[in-house]
Amino acid sequence: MDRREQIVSTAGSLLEREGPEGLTMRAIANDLGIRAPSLYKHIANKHELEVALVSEALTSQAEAFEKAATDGDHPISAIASAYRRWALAHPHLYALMNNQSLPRDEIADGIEGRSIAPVLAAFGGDRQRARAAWAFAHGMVTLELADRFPPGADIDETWRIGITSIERAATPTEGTAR
Amino acid sequence: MDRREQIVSTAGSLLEREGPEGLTMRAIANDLGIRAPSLYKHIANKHELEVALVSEALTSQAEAFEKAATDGDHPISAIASAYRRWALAHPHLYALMNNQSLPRDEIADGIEGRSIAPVLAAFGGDRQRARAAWAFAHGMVTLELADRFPPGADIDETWRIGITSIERAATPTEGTAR
DNA sequence: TATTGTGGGCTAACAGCGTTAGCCCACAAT
DNA sequence: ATTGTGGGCTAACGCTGTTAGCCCACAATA
Repeated sequence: MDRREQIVSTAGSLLEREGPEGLTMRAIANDLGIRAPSLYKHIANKHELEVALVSEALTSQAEAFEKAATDGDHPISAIASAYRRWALAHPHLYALMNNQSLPRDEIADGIEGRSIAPVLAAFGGDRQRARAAWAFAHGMVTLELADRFPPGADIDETWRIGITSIERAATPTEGTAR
Repeated sequence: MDRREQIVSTAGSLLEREGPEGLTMRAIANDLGIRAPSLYKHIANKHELEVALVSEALTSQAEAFEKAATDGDHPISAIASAYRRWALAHPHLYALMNNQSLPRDEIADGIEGRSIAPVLAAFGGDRQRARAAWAFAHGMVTLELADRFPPGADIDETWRIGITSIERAATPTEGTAR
């Protein structure tokens, strides 16, 4: 593991441990036993560091989805609960990768697609329903992380309702209007 | 309009005009023709200012939903499109109110409930489906604002699929299992 | 073996951030 | 006439990301 990887890894731990305000160049350097300016011998700036963290996160998410897609008899709900579990396990990383626009031209090709592929496959390639399910899952997770649901809300049940209804939705080509 | 209201209003304009990085105490003061420390004669700190902006935003959103709920023959889709329109019209304000946890004990009582009420009413008081629809809408909007959908994605169609399927979902008490 | 790169540390410093301390002036009330 | 106070001001603090410039250890080359 070269110095750059060490920096990204330290930054990741720091982010999850202290939250976004704790992720400062001086804190990262301190955890590595060096001074902040030395970091710039290995990375261009903080933005590049965040992009690296987002790339790692997307890959980790993709791996979780791929595993979930194969290990159950109901891939859609398995992926949905993997989505929720991943986000709750890495809340600050989740926020970092979703609260601002994805820097597509700065992350490696294929990373974004890989994280989406299992969802798309679970919906039999139906992009529209896959996207709707993705939006629902993303909304559920951010509302839960932001503590926007009232105390006592049955979040599991809301997940079930949302996912099953999108799963059963008519696809454009075989609509009820036919 | 007293000075405090002027400050909040100036901050709101500045946020929408320049984005979150542009919302600095010095910039707000500058727009008002005074110096940053003078702001503290009227507000305690920046956090309080952000809370005031979030309160205003929730109220404005509630008004938009209330209007939408009454003016169409299909309240659910009317509210859904009002939700999307509001968010796209105030993207930075939308992020400010949703990207971190809502400071419930700092905003006036009833504000949060008012913004939720029209959605709940449109679903006939079914909290679970209302919540699922809310999560879907929130997810759709944040993904759109964060530019996470691939270019050319038919976002209107995804909205239609998501909203109609949640609308038609079985409620727990009248489920298909009966 | 002597020299020269160079990778990777360091300190000092800058501009911008939110915020505090302390001063001062205009104006209203006693 | 005096006193309080609302609402400005400057100076400054500690924090942030970042740059400039220095220096040392070590590898490669003449």
